[in-house]
Amino acid sequence: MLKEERQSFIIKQINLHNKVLSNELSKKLAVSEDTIRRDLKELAKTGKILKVHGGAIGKAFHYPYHHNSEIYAQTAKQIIADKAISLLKDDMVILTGGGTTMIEMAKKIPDNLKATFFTISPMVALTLANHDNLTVIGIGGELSKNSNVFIGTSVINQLFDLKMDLCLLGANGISIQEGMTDSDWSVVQVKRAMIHSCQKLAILSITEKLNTVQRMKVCDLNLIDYLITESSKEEPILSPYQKTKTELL
Amino acid sequence: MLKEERQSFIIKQINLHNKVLSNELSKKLAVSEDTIRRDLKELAKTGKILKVHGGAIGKAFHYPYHHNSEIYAQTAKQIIADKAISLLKDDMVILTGGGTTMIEMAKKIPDNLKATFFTISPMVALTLANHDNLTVIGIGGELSKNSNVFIGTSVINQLFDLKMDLCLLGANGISIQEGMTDSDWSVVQVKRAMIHSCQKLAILSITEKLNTVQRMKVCDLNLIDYLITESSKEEPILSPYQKTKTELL
DNA sequence: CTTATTTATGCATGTTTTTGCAGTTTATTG
DNA sequence: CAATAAACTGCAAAAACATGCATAAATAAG
Repeated sequence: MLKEERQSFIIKQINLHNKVLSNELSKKLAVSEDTIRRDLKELAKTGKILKVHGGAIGKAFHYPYHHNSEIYAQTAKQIIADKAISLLKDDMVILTGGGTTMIEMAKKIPDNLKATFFTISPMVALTLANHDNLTVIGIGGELSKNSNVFIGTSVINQLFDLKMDLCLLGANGISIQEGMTDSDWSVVQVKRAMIHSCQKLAILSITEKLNTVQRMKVCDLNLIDYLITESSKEEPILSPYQKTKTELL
Repeated sequence: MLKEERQSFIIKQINLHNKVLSNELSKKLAVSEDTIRRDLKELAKTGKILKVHGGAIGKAFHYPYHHNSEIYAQTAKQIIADKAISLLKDDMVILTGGGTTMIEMAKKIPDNLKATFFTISPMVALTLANHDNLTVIGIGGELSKNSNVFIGTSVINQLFDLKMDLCLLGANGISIQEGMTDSDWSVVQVKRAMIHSCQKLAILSITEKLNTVQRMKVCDLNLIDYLITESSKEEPILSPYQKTKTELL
């Protein structure tokens, strides 16, 4: 068996079960645990998986959401939220994904904005529901345990019939070369469908995630209309993006 | 079991019950209490939980507006939740509505139950997502601001294609004469569709709502297979219902 | 075709991590 | 304050890990 076969098998197992154990893989693939460990190390180095003691887990693994716990990079996400809100106008129809940044934005939406929000995130839906002037529509499907958003063909089919004004998405990886990338296959499928069903696309991402690449491609940079980070346009890290047609906020 | 899995389980338990006990976790996860203590210490160090003598609690516990404290008729709903859970078996496909009682039930579902839940409530969906062995599917639509469940033709259409084992619904009014009644027209439409798409129907209702009638009729009493209240079967208030074909729990 | 070089793998070795246990100290409760 | 439960400390065993090295296969060069 080729090394590449083995490693792609490992990735498949992680996609399927969200984890692998070194000793199990060793038996299943009939190689020594050392070899498995080397495989896992390689895959981890290229960011494909997350190595832990005893095996590995999917990169999409976060600790389950806990409401009042400190949100990572709080202030940055507040700034991003404010910038994103500046894109919202009355009577718009907006589609949003999930993530802590999106929830922060949902909280900060001004009370007088009258708009319609579609969302694949139950948490964002509930947050938006606190605003009297918003119409909130949840797009249902299987709930992803990793990212707490609705995924699957059901979601994609529903999106197919819609054409909205603006898509707000959080990103896991953004780079000039690879565009927007993500680590969870099923989430990528949904994000693609979301992008196709909207006129404009805005990406919300902390600067830290700029110039990082995840395993799966969501879309090219030129599909992104607005790139929203907590940094100001003039920051050197953003200068390569100045040259693209993507507008920086 | 990997350390990361164990810790993720702990967080999920805290999401559900706002606390964990070291000795309980030790039994559930089949590791020593020392190991649990070390886990709690680690999670506490990264600020995810708050370690206390005997276990840990969620960080939200200190805040004045704690969920559990503001639920009306808490203990009654706990009893109802337990009774409802006794109806659930492995491999069942269950459809649920929303409401605080349903969320309490979702929290108390045993960790080893393997089942599929459809729900029109984003909050119930998120709560169920903390159980590793459950598949959770949200049925999307417009989010009702009053009741925080998805409503509308979209929901009804999706339900039309499904045939599930058991429907769990909260009730606003129950009476011998009028059956189940409710006050919100759009919710009534959805409830009717939910009832039609399930083999069996269980109604969760605090005794207080028995013999009350709301403006709009959902269904007759004879459509209800199980009526779940916090009272025992022998209570006089339930005696009229003893004569019907509805089973009392 | 032969030789040299790289690559992949397994094994032996020593190190680190994880876990459970015994003994002691600290905290909680009535 | 006494009884009990939980927490901490140090230690030991097991498992996982890292490293260096030998072997074998694949590849490249002559």
